[in-house]
Amino acid sequence: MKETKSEEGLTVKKDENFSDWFSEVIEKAEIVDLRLGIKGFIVIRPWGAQIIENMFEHLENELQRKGHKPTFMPSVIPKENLTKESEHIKGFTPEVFWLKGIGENQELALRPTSETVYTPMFKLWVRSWRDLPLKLYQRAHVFRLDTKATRPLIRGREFIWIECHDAFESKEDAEKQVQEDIDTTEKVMHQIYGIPFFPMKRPEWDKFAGAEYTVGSDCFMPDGKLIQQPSTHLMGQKFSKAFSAKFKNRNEKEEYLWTTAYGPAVSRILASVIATHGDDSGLIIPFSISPVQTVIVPIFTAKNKNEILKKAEEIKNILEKKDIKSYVDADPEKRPGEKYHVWELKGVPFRIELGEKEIKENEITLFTRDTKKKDKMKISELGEIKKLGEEFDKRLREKADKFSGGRIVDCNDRKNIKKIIESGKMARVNFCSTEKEGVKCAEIVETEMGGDVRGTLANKNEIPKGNCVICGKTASKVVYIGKSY
RNA sequence: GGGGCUGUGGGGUAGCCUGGUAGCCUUAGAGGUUUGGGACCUCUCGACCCCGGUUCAAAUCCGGGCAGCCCCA
Repeated sequence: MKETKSEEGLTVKKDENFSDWFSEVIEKAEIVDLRLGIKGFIVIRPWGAQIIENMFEHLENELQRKGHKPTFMPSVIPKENLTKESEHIKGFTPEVFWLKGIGENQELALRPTSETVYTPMFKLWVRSWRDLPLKLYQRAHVFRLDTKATRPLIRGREFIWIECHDAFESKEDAEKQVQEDIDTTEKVMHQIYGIPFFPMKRPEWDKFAGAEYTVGSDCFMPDGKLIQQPSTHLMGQKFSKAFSAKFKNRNEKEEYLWTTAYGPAVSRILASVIATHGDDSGLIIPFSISPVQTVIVPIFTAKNKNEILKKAEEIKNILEKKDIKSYVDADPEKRPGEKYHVWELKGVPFRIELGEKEIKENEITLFTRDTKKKDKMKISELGEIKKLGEEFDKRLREKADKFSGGRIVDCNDRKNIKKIIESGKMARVNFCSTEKEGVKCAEIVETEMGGDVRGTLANKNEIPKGNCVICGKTASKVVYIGKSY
């Protein structure tokens, strides 16, 4: 066995140093390039971009199935729009990139989020309850001058997301939308990308600037820290009032629109996909979103080269007909072993090895990325790979579920909270309040224990039995405390 | 927000303390030989983060900037 050279393969084990592993794998697997050198901004390379494209496709299909229509809005927002809703601008002011010196009278901001352009359009597009619900979305790059340390894909000053902006005729309908958004996260992020999450109704002090309430999706990273994935917000009538976006309701009365917003940050979800599924050999990309689902590595000598490459192309055509994305790595300069390592690093779910032995038996050798097992398969059975792909994704999802599910610990004693969250788990505790009265206790959690009050479960009504774990007053909520990114 | 560390060819590094010739591994390019788990040989290209200061002389010392990483809040 030859020594692995430093620039080949990964030098860090995921369990030993997740942070370094992540930095190394995203560059070596050619997801991103970090060398351009603009703080908080990254270059996403083709392999990463293709995965993101596939993630978008699943997400947009689901959104469209649920009645959302695509739009594209300007990347800049006039100052007067952005400042219209007072809480909104108060929350976002420190994070706004202002464009200077453009020689116009209008002051413009790079959009941090687009409520303040959708709502004025709602005002124009919606006249009556018959125009509702109006469910729109866009793919967008958004910009936030984050004051915390930036991390590639995890926390950037620019990120790629979908933002849904929906308008309804009643609060009930809007609240149903919030639940539907949580369902979309479940159907796409969990079921398809394999990332489990906890839908957390955020405490009053941690909601989206301008929202009535916010539900964020908390996901565990391998180091036990939480990362917020899609969040959905009940805006209520706050934005519609700020922009005078009214409609005639069923009782022929003028009423302000009820709006919601949902924001899955696909570039950040990719960080979870990489972190959750990857191993010491590199990435493991779910079959459903991998740009190459099956890579074919032909093994040939000068003598049988043409015959084997021809067969490899045939197999590729069979797979394409079965709707399996495949690629023949016919590079004559590289030996098979090197190709194996590179495609494993990139996380391709299946590899077909095809040489003289296989052709003689009319079969292929199939390597499976997550189990690292090699099996023989008859060429006539290649269509099975589709089904094996579904099983592949199921295995990834179940492994992630197991990791995530076992990390909730009930805790009645404030002395134990720090220990729990430092071991990479979430503490479930009784808490006095998630309204203003709870701020003091939340600050204690932050300063003394280094944790965050993430909120209450949004899909389950948990009733506290006992007193607040911090102040000892009667508890009104069951909240979850963890460390976050 | 506070503190620490770091920046040398595409990647990884030596040299920095004690100022004076930029060394090594790898990749890349050309040619040859090879191809069942990161082959080998020959030749070639390629670098001191930026700005300023000290000095006869700066990768090295000093100041500032930019960027990256880590820890704490």
